[in-house]
Amino acid sequence: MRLSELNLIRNLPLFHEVTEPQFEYLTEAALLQRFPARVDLISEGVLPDFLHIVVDGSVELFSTHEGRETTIDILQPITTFILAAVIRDEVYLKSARSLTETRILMLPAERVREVFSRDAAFARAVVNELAMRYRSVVRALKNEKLRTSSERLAAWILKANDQQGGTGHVALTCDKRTLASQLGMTPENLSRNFSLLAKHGIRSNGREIVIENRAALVSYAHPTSLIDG
Amino acid sequence: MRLSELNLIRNLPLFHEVTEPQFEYLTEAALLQRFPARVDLISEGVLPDFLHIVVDGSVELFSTHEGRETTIDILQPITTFILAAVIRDEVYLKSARSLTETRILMLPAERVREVFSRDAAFARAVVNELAMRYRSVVRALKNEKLRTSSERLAAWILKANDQQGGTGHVALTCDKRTLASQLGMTPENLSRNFSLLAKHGIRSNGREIVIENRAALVSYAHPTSLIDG
DNA sequence: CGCAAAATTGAACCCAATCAATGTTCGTGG
DNA sequence: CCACGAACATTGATTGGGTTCAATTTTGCG
Repeated sequence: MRLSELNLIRNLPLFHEVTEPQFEYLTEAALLQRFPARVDLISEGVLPDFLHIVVDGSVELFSTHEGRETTIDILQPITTFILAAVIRDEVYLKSARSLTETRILMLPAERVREVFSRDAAFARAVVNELAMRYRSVVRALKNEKLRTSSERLAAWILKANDQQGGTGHVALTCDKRTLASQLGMTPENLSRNFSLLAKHGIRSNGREIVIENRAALVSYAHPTSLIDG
Repeated sequence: MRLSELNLIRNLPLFHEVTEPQFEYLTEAALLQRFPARVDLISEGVLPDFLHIVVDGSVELFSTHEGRETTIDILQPITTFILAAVIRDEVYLKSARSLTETRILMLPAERVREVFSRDAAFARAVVNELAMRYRSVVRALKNEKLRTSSERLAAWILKANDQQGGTGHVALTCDKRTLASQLGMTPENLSRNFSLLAKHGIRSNGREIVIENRAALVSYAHPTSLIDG
């Protein structure tokens, strides 16, 4: 691994307080791998070999059962995933795939558990990370269950607008079928929801979304920190 | 608090390895409170004052938004709840209410965070607890999103049967509206699902459920450790 | 320019919620 | 001990959000 990348990792909250020898022990056997979009990274039901960290790109956590599939969470850098399975040394409950091209840092699971037992600072950092991830899943769950699909889209537009500078012009960074999957609906439904939001302050054309009436959109989406973070 | 109760707490995985002085510091300001059924215990959006532990009875975690409500998880003893919010000192993302009469142990949040920083064994125990809770929510989410309501009922019957000794006779321990809420459906829908399961090996009458054809029920419910634990 | 993938639009269907009416339990007080 | 009322439970009819299937239309790209 390159030095610049090691420094990047070192500065993550998760590793920042770890003692130098423990950090070296963790990273000397680490892999930093690049994956194209739409590649399976892990599969539910398998015991974890590595702790994964999204360094670049975005990753979808999902589960399947009897031919059905559901998205659990979408991860943006820089986030760990399947930390809970690694710590408890139990099988993954979800699968993961890359949505875009990604770089994933992989730390051997066994070493993570060892350092976790030896280094109190690391243990505390793990708790914080885990607590954060926990809250993120709860938010995702609430978003799914307490909003209709069109409300999720409306809330997503508001959030994307904030992240892109709040100009009222939002550009899609992925294709619409991926967005539909992120928002927990079919592409057909996403299409219908875009036209529906015309009644609530949105004009959209291709991958350009314009917020023409922010107040109307807000009153339809009901954004809240208890869901949207 | 009674000595017997202190010992009970002491033997929880979460506290078992904590040093004696730290344990005393945690528990000397603790409250063990009894609540009747259907009482609000905490409300989302509020900063945590206490870490709560279900000692007795069962507790529902739920969220509301714009007049809607959804169940996130049902807790049985002995489990902590809102641990993530306490550790991060951030507002609750969910509310909690007692489903039955309950006893709740409440530890001052500030002291939990202090001991968490000072006592490595406690920090490690917290991680394990948190990881377990995380996995539990993921399972609940999968159960909701990957199964129809009648499949959830079928899977629940199989699990309840196992817990009650596997005799093929299951007795309801709560009223049906509570069961409906646990399974994420309306009481009307639960009623319909019970009659529907007649086609899949179930005969039920009042609060007596009989599994007449286990194979048929299994092939309908598709139980799996990746959801049912 | 032409083709394949993505996106849209329409129709039918499904699961589950809601509303409404009726039947059943169960605890309580006469 | 029985009668009664209130909560619980069942049943039917309707509605709604969303998916699926199918048919076009648009987009992007070689």
